[in-house]
Amino acid sequence: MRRPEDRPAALANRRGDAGAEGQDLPEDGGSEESHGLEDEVDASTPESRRLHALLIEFSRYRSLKNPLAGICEDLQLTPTQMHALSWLGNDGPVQVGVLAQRVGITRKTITGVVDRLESMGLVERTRDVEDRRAVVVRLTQPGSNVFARIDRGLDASLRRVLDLMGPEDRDAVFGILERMLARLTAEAEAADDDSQAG
Amino acid sequence: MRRPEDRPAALANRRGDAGAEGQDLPEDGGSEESHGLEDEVDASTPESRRLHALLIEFSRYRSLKNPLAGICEDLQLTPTQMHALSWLGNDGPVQVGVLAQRVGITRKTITGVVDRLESMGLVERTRDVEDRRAVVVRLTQPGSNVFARIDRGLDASLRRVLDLMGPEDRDAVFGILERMLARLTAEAEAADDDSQAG
DNA sequence: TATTGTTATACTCTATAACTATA
DNA sequence: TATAGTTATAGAGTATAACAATA
Repeated sequence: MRRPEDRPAALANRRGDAGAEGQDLPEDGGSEESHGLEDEVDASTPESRRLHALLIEFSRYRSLKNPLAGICEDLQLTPTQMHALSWLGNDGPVQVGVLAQRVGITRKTITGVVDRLESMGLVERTRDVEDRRAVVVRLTQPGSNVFARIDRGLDASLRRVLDLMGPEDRDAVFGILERMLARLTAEAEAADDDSQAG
Repeated sequence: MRRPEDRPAALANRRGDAGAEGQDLPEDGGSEESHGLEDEVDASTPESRRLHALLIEFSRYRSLKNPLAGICEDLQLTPTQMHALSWLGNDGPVQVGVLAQRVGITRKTITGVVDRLESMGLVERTRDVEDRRAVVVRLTQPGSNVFARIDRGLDASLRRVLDLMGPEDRDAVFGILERMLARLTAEAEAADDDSQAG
């Protein structure tokens, strides 16, 4: 294992959870190992195929994804920029590297993204007082305003989805999502304990 | 209102048609009108906020989206290229412009994407015999093989999601998705009738 | 005249490699 | 020596504008 810091780093910030994040960003090498694609190639199940088919049908409806694209256009931002602003809005100031992990791009890439957001006046950089190698990014006031618009736009998209469900289905969905999240959290904690203990 | 067709268009198409599609792409102008963001800005509901919060929690778990990125890396393809190959595999040969709509990019952009896929030998272009202005793209045999790998990779991702649910929740989800799809289809047909009748 | 696709241009995203500063 | 971030370079994605061929 080449990057002993990534697991702790991802865990250290924000809230305790988010355990298994980021260690698979193609940061420094490590792209030769297979991702296990071959192993599970034939493990398709009737249910996965059914879900797959359903999702393909959904994706034919542009009206469902347009709202997001509409926000981009309205605000004259790229998807990556919106993504970065969203995380800054949700998590508050973070180190540049952490933001990169959240958005799912490398640290080299995030530099340019933050550069442009900074030149638009939406974010600002400051040195981390505790670790002077690190740079902390945060939303400016204009950035916060833009974040609020993004957030409202996302909310509007979600309402579109919820409107496709009856009240009972909506309740059911919340229950299901919460149980899934609980399982994910449990998995992450188990993996965490595992890596600490063994 | 510069684009009288955008509302119906977004709903009207989908599937065999391809004729009515894509008018909502920012193809020829029309980026000044608001996307209705302002109108629904304050319409946030407790449920949409709850869903929003849940989805943010989910998105903190990189392990859920990684499989997709892993496929990209394994196959040395960009997300857009994978997206295009997916649609070609699912829908068969289509006009270049239709593919652009499926992927969600403009016709100017799809040209370069198809160029690169063609130079990789994954797709081929032929003139449309019925409309000689148009160009039809289709998967080559190597392209079909790559599509099969993409498809299996996606299936693996879906299995990961399904594994987070108990059997009952899984059944419930299928029912909910099918009802949502039915409602979407009904909306689309209603809008279609509407645009034809009045 | 309108539509399909391409070309030319410019900017953003993205990764890799090399570098600086700090730990 | 390792880590955080930037710079330089190169390739891909993306939109806009101008253009060609066809309808």
